[in-house]
Amino acid sequence: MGRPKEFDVDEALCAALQVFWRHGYEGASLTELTDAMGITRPSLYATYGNKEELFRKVLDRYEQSHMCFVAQALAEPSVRSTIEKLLKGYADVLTDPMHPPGCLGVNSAVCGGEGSGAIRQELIARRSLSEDTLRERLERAAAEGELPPGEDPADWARYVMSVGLGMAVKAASGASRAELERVAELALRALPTARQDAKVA
Amino acid sequence: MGRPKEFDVDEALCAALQVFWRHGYEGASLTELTDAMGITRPSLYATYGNKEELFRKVLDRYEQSHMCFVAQALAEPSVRSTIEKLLKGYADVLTDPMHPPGCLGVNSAVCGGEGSGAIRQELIARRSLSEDTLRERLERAAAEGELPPGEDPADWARYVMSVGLGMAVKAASGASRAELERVAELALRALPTARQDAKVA
DNA sequence: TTGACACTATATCGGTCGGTATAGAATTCG
DNA sequence: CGAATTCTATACCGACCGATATAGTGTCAA
Repeated sequence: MGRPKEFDVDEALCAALQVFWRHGYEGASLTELTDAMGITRPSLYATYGNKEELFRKVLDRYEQSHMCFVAQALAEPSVRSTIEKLLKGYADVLTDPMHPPGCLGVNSAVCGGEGSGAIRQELIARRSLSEDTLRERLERAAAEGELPPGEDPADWARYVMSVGLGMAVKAASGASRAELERVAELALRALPTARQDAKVA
Repeated sequence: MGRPKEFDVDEALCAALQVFWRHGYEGASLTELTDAMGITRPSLYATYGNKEELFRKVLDRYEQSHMCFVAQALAEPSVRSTIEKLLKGYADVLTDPMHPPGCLGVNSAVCGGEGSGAIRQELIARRSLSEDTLRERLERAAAEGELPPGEDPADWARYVMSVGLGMAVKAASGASRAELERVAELALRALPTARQDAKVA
């Protein structure tokens, strides 16, 4: 009962995603958000709670829609193809002209230093979770003998994440897709090759 | 003639550096800055111009004092030792307990999205300059035959910068020095080895 | 029709932002 | 001394921040 909403909740969320992506969490003002979403300020608060909760909902949507390639990459048969799909897919998203350059999470992360509050911790936790997922995939590979003994899956997961984060910063600075793909290719060269594998074994 | 300053200009600049490092450019408020510097707001404007100019002076000091290892690394004899000193030295600074974690430039960079203004462009330009310097060092190595033919110095410089930027983000997220050193070690594995070099040649 | 209800619109809240005008205090010159 | 100069201190500027109170508007059930 009562008066129905005059806007599409999901569509407005998508508009908010674009604004947060472009300006980061703190850089996106409520005025910008409501303008882009086509709703008024009280509507935003009634529907999404507040700026923080809106951003969390945006983050969820971002991971589900734009980061869906991650799950596909983790399902790849080999470590190499997994990491390759991961970094190449990331390069694609970071430079997709349909969206602002860079990564929503990274664009919103660094700002505010260390005492800034809950959103910063939330982003750190989400990145940590992503790294854990990759590490578990690599641990499985190690258990199956694909990773040479002595190679630490945690180290490799951290390395891949670092390269990805660096690519995100470079994308936000204007790097092209081709440039980021070259970064991904060079990053892949660090992986132990079959020859090196045999040499160690 | 006139009344002398009651504070040390360089010392106050150093205090401002700490604040900007911890909170980023936009995250550092004038109140925080003046409190840390031990001066009043009009003194800050009379001495350093405004917040932007103060930050530029801080950036200069940061590069000269905390990034001095870069010049040493570029003077290393080999490509490998250059990149190793570069990444290891960066890991050191990023996790030095004497300073806030992460990189002043990166902590101040991503925030504000893409339209944020002059400071953002300044930081992008400085990073681009750093990458150019590294690329020139690698071009020299390539000309001397240290880099195998077919290897693009620009690609390698971009790759090293990306790894460094990623390390900076991870450091700001709480990564330890040991973790970043492991990232640097794995990143170094991407470098062409003597064996691969010989194989190509 | 008539409430009850949920949405929208306007105007505004206290707080903080970067930046300054103004007045008082301290030093060097003539 | 007194005038000129340069610093410091207080108080304040308009603008914007995130968040809301209040009033008006549309839609349902009874």
